[in-house]
Amino acid sequence: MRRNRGWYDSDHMKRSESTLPFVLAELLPPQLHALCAPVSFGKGKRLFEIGKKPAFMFFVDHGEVTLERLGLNGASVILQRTRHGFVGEASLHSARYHCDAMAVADSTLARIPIRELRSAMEQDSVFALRWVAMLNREVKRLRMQCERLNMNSVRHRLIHLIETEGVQGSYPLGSGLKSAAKELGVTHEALYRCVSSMEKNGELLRDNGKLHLLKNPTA
Amino acid sequence: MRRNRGWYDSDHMKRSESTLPFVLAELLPPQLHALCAPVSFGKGKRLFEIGKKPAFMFFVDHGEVTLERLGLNGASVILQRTRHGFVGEASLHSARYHCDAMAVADSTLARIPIRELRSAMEQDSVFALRWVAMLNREVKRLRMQCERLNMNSVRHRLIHLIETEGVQGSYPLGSGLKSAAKELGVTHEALYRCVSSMEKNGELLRDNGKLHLLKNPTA
DNA sequence: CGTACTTTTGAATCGCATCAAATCTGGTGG
DNA sequence: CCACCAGATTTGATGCGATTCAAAAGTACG
Repeated sequence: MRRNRGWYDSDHMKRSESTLPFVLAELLPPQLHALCAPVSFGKGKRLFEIGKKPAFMFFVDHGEVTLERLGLNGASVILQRTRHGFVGEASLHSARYHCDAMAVADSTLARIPIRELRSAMEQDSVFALRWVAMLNREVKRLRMQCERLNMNSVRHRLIHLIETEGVQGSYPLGSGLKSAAKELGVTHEALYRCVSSMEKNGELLRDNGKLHLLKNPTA
Repeated sequence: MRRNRGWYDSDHMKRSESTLPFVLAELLPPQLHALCAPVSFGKGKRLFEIGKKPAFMFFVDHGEVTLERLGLNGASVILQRTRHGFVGEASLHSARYHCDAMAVADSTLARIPIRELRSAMEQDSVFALRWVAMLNREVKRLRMQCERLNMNSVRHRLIHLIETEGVQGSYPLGSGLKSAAKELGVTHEALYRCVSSMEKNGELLRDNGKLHLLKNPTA
């Protein structure tokens, strides 16, 4: 089953040229769709370079991209790490890229032209508001993640994750506990142990790729 | 030289009525300034309530506000915690508040009417773009904070903080190390110990309320 | 001078990271 | 179909670093 291919797409319409990620197809006005090229970067390749004039921003579909900058003593400082979502949004408003973007795993992305995106936003206020809505969701998600990362036990982080990102106390594990561990900022070993101990306690149930948080009668 | 007071504001215009926080005055179009009331909430007071129709969003100037929601077993889940910045931005696009907002310390805020903000954004695309720019900065800042919170030693977090939020390796401590410890998500004891050990190592210098990261020749 | 708060140091404890290794899994090719 | 491999999963042992609790010293303010 191939999930949502976007508004303008459906099985009876062929769209040979580009397979825009769903979120993006839903967000961007149609005249921009054709201008967004699907691109791939091998591990270690650079998407853009600090100091250069911004021409594109990117949307990571699969893979992993980091934004980094050189620190004071030459070591690179990682500003962010994205496995799915926008990269280089800040370049929308600046004359230069302020950091390097690099694929740290083989990645497939959509490449979005900044100039056209910007002018679309200036002329189409409905689109601009939709963009603001998307940013608000992102901000909300990130704030919840910060709140979660401030917790200093795996158990509390996991519960918070399921409560906030899950639906009705049920959270789907994308590709195993290992990736969930990364999202929680803990080692996979710690997460395995935490899950199994919570299962023993009857707090949690693991069921075909989903984590179910059980109501605790002693709450 | 006091930098940009905002496009619509200048020294010859007096603004007796309200002292909008700088960021806000710079961001909002002038016709909205008068509509933003400065408000105070004592510790424990609610700014808004889940389920109600959104009328206002807020900008925290001083104090601390949390957004929370009831979890599955009745305990409240904290979604975010803001000591300075916007609260309830999400309500810009939703028919109901999705969480409760509460002042957890005596707080002073600006109260911004959502309807007027929204229509300003629809009609003034320059303002909308400025709002997008503000959100982009927020997203960037939050992503850096997540990156930082993923580090599992106080030392690395502190270095990252100074490198990313500081200027030229120098980071101003707002009100003591204690508040910095909160931002880093560690106890103040741990931060004190970390700072003093880094000072002994010659990595760090503490100077009238600022932390200076020293270039390490052995990098 | 006393009160409240921050800063600082100390000691004990606990949870997670780390390193290691065994088991299980799906997929590939002989 | 089976042998084999790469990756995910799971369990174990150890050590370190942060939390926690405690207390002393410094500092601002009325």
